[in-house]
Amino acid sequence: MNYWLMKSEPSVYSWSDLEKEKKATWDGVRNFQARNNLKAMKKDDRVLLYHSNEDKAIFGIAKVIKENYPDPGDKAWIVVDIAPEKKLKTPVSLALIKADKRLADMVLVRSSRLSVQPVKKTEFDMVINMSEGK
DNA sequence: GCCAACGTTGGC
DNA sequence: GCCAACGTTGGC
Repeated sequence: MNYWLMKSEPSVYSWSDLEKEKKATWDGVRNFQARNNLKAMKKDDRVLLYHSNEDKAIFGIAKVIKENYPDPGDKAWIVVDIAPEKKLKTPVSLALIKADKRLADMVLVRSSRLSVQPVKKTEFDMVINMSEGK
């Protein structure tokens, strides 16, 4: 299984929107590197949902329920479908992640603008631990 | 609100 | 194919 992190501005689409709707088509990705990451996602991969700008924190874990297919609105690009898996006990903020040297290599820290990014299992596990106050 | 970092566009 | 100009993202 692989792990990912996707960003969204909460005013546009938030974790609570996903919880409410039970499922989302992740569209609007218009960056080639992000597109390649979307393409590499497999069913049941886990995705950390990060709120950019206002919150700057990871709020929940989603899972991929449908692998990439053409964006119905723009066939040149692709989308995936995700569903909520688990809400984090407490959100894990960017500040907290940056404060931990072991997470210094996270793409979130190194390449903050990439909207769909891979996460290592060790990084994923650490984020979960942090959300539980460990 | 500012600005650094990065991606994209388009003239040459 | 290079690179300057421009636009966008997102942290601060």
